[in-house]
Amino acid sequence: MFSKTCEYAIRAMIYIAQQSKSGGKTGFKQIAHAIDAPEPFIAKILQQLGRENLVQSSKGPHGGFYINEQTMNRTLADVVKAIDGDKIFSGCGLGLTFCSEKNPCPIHNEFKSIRNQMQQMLQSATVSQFNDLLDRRLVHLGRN
Amino acid sequence: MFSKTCEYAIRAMIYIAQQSKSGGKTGFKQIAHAIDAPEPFIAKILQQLGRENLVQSSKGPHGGFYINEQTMNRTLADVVKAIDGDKIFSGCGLGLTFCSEKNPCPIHNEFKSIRNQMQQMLQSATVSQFNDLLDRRLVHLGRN
DNA sequence: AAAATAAAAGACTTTTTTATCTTTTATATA
DNA sequence: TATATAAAAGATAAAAAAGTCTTTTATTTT
Repeated sequence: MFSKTCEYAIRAMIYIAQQSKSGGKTGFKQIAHAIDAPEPFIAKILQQLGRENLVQSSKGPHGGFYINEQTMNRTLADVVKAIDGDKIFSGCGLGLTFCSEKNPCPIHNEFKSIRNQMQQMLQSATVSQFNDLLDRRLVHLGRN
Repeated sequence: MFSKTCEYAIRAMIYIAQQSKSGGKTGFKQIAHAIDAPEPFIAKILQQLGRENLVQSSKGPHGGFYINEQTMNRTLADVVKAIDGDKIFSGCGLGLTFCSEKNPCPIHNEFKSIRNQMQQMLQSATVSQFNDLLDRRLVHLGRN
């Protein structure tokens, strides 16, 4: 569905959001550990997310990654678009470049509603909406 | 969504089904051309599909690939399972191996209905149901 | 200002996926 | 039975994705 990179990115965003709620910052090692992902790979992904302004960061002692007020309201769709692009929202299920409303592939119509629902779901899910569930350990991001 | 291999496989199946309707057989070169895919790669994929009994084939002169009566009713879900496995139907959207009903990832519930719909869609689409639309050139598999 | 801390950037390696090429096996037909 | 045809199998190559390592830059604290 999503690339591995994108899966890590979503998990990292959700974790950072939770940690940032009360103004905290988190290092990439801690993030990697929390979501059970390879440290240097997460470091790279956080750089990408930073360039897209999906995470904030500060260098030096007591530095780290965090998510500010506005960014809390960014959606999973934003994260997916930043990492995997929008092919999952608009691309053809059979990988045909020409496929469109006017020149459809066989499964074009069958796929349309699923793609739309996926988009709606991702667009309505903010990165911070899981904070509570995480706090209460009702959902999980790592191995636990 | 699907691997490239799987996309080619679905397109190939749909094409072969149409060609087989009236008892015809098709060589892998013709198939590759029709669905606009690399010849030797399609040859490999057809071998896989053959092993899973999703296509029939005969060697020698006037040989080729075809799809028999029963196989006409096989679904796109069968093809996807044969090539990509069932992670798209049952896997976690965030790639978490532990994720389940009891130990859910944050987006577990959000994803469930989409996955189910995808499965239903693929399970109810037979490889032969597009024959007519293809004949009437209302849908397309290649560049056209 | 110096030392320590932490992210950013860039180069590099490994693994997986995608694609290709060559040889073998099976079948039909002349 | 010999020849031609076409798929099966196996080995190899190229490209993309995933993952790692090293150096640089920025910031804080002493």
